[in-house]
Amino acid sequence: MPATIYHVAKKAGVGIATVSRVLNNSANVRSSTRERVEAAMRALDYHPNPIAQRMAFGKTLTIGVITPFFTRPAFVERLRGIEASVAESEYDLIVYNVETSEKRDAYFRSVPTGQRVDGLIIISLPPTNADVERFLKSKVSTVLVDTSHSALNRIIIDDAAGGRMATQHLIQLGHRKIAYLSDPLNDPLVSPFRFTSSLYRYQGYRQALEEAGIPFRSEYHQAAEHSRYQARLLAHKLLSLPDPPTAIFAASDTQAMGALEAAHEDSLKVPEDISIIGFDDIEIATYLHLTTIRQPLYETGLRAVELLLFCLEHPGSRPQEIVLPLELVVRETTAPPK
Amino acid sequence: MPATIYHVAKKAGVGIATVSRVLNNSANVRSSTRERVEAAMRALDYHPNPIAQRMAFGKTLTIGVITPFFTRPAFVERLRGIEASVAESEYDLIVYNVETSEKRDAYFRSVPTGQRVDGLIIISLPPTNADVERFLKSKVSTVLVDTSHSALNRIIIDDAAGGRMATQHLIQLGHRKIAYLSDPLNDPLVSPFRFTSSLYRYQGYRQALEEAGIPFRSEYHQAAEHSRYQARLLAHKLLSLPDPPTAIFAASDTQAMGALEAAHEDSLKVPEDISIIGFDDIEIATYLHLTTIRQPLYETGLRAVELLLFCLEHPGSRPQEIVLPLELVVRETTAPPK
DNA sequence: GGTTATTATGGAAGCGCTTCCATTATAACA
DNA sequence: TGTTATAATGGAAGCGCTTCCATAATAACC
Repeated sequence: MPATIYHVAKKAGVGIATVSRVLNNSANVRSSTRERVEAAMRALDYHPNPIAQRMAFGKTLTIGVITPFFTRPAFVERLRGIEASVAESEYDLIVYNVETSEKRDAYFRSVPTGQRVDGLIIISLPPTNADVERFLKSKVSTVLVDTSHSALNRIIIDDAAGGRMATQHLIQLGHRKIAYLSDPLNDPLVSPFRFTSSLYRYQGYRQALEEAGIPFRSEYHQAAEHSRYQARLLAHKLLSLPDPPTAIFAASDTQAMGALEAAHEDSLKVPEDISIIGFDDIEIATYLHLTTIRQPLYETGLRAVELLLFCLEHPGSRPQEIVLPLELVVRETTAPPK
Repeated sequence: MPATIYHVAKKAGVGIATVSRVLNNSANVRSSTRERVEAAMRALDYHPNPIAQRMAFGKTLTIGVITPFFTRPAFVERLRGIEASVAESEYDLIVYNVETSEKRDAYFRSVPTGQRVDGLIIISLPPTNADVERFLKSKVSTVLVDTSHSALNRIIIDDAAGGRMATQHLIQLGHRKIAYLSDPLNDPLVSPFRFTSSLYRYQGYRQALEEAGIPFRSEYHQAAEHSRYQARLLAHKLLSLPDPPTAIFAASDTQAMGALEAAHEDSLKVPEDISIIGFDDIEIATYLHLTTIRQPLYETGLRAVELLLFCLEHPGSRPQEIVLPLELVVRETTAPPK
């Protein structure tokens, strides 16, 4: 049986209230008694029972994260940041992994009302208005990451600007035949998760083309389920077009990897024969010398926790939007067309 | 304010004990009153407070996982299995990510005594005897995954057998010049995490060579920090040996990927010029057509939770060892030597 | 040194549940 | 129908803490 506050109080010859005071180092404890209590704690190897503390505080001291596919590099990287930041705090972290939209809906319903978390971070999963209403009605603070809603806190990037940035880079290199390779653009049938980033990146792509006076060619936009394998197939399709593009903007580094492979298989040299740019700057991008748009994934996690902890301490504060910067990282997969 | 058991009791016109009975569906509740209580719960949108339940039960209803680098595919895949299995249960899951040996030691000390988990899963991090003693003294049940100690439950694979299996496959194809590419073999200075699998796989490799009467050549064993990049460098080194190997057994699929790249860079065809076999069968191995030794990573996670839940229900049961099967998966990166 | 302001301390209630124990309602039996 | 066995129910204690409130000890002041 672990020692309780009563054992400590008895050993130190004080009341339990005093022990509690040194635990929460509140004022008005004579330093001599504080030391006596601390000695007793050490002697008994006392650790306060977190459950009892939560019970008395009326808080769970726990933060939940709802994230899709924690196998994908970008999600895992954000999670790393979140975990690191939560570990520094007094909070525990519970991870809810979502692999189906049913699971998402179940968590969206049960987690806020379940009284098991004080705060919630949601990654990349846009809540509906009904969801948001429920979040607000429950007392849990919420921070969205990589998705947005005006009534909730959110850490985002400007995906449209990123798409524009990537496309402009290719245009500046002299490309005019630029393809966009992505996952399906927000078709709720094919994409039950309603991910939005590929759509906004697409809009940035379109905008950059328009600004440069380059007409959009629909055959240059190919989309399929998000995976390296599907991306490879799409890239093959693009490269075997009668008038193939000279550059491919992939909506994620994972998809850019598929494109790189397709190019190799078609005996095209990158970047001499075909330029390829990705998005995210996941770990492996450095290694592949992939030109990409860097978003600060790890830092996003840190910032999300920081904002959430702030909200926990200042309930009722207005929802904030934090937009993190993007950066073009030029490596070795983009060059002027021949 | 969320409704409490008192509100439900009052609304249903019963005592709180009765409400508690229907919550924990214990016997001896007349079905008519049960229905009345359930109706009241629904009307009040009542959800029992998990903290209070834990307090009363004297259990945390929480499982912890201590895992290194949850970015690496093999760890993430095991975690997925763990998360899926815990989500089915009444338990919450807390993830402790370890990126330094100090962090590991801190968690090994604090988690079992912190009264915040009932059970603990530890992935790939061998505890010292002192650690184990502390685990046993605390009341938390422990399950090791991918690491072993005779006093603790463990889900493992036979790494030596796996190493032998991989090497025998190459021998059977006719190879005699077989290299082993790994991370450092358990040198505590270079490898503060004391990972053991590469060492045992090495022993299996040595044994297979010996059984086939092939002398071991020390220049055929190259080791460096676990990464695709380092593995690529090591492979280059092997391939530029005066008498280079005709086959490389990489201690993990990640390292095998590095070897594949080195081969391509040296204009060697795989498997015609050089055979490469990996270990783990992570997701991407299928995609790369990599021959490998498959270990059931996801299932390992499921089994770990299953065993842990069993221990939680049967405290004092003797530590079990579960050895999961390995399987040679022949794809397209191994072939007879020229 | 006596009085009042201030600081230190202990007792007890309360957080929302489970469960033991005593009590009351129902069923079984003669 | 009267009696005992059994099922159903409510009250209250207790889980380990925090914190309010009252009291005791010390400091400050004239």
